[in-house]
Amino acid sequence: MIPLSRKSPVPPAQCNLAKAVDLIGDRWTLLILRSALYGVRRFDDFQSELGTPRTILSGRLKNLVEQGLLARRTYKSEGRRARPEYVLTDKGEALRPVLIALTQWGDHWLDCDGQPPISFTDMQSRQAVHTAFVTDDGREVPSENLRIVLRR
Amino acid sequence: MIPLSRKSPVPPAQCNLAKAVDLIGDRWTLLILRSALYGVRRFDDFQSELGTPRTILSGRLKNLVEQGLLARRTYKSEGRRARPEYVLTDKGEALRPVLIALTQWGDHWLDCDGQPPISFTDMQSRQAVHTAFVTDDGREVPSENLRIVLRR
DNA sequence: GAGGCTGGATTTGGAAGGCGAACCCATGCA
DNA sequence: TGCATGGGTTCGCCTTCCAAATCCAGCCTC
Repeated sequence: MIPLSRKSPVPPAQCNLAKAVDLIGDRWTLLILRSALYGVRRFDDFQSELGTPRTILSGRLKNLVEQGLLARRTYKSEGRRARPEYVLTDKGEALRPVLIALTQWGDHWLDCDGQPPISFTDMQSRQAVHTAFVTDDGREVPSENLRIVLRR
Repeated sequence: MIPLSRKSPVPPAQCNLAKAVDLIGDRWTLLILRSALYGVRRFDDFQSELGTPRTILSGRLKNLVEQGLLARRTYKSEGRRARPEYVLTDKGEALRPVLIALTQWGDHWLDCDGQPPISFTDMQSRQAVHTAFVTDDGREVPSENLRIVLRR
């Protein structure tokens, strides 16, 4: 149980979580990022997979490019016109832990079937992998043992 | 670089990330969960910290209660009326890794100041903590070594 | 060259939700 | 009784979402 506080240690306007939420905290953006994380790049592929209205998709892709999470590149297949594709940048790809953590939260709390539709393993050891808190020397820390530190 | 794919390995409708996004993937809900994570519980505290219009706040709190992420309880101070408070449930609190991962993403990519406003340490060793992928035997796995496994 | 297809982008009008202001009602105290 | 507090609701305006329609450019075929 989290102790009562009348307000957060840092006001939302100064919190990087709140800034991130302003950037990606809408449903379509999150779904687009998810598809991008699994390799989807083309406008019509995003569109057919997600069912996003085209105005929305166009606008969100544009915003994600402006904010540096996606890069817009042109590619061209033989005999076809040049088309854009949208590829995650390092900045965008760095959201992978967030999206996977959210996937695993959903696995646990939203879906009571035995095995989740998508899970993640270590490529080398084949062991299942979960998101966790880790110290710099590699030790896992339970969530309840976390302590908040404020900037001086 | 993520290899091109025309569609995700699992369609969004069957993906627990997409289900989670339907539940919490809006700006106000995420900000409310953030404040709740830091201990805010009362309607007027959420309201004054976040500046949420009261209709929105009331509706979102109600939805989060219905979905089991917050519990609505009544408390009463001496000489005051009974008031509701909204406390994270286990289900809600289990979103902590997601929100902290997003905070740390924001620290790195949205804020160029040296030290983030909020950081996290291990209560015992005082060491800084970050979100990571970990195998069941406790070894950290770099993001690039993750492999996707689909349900049979 | 014309026509058709593909594929991103834009326009349009209605629906839905956000938002600020006002209002409501219940509780407790002076 | 009147006032303050505090959660909730209503209302009208504004913004965004959404589906449908339209536009435009590149490429191929006839």
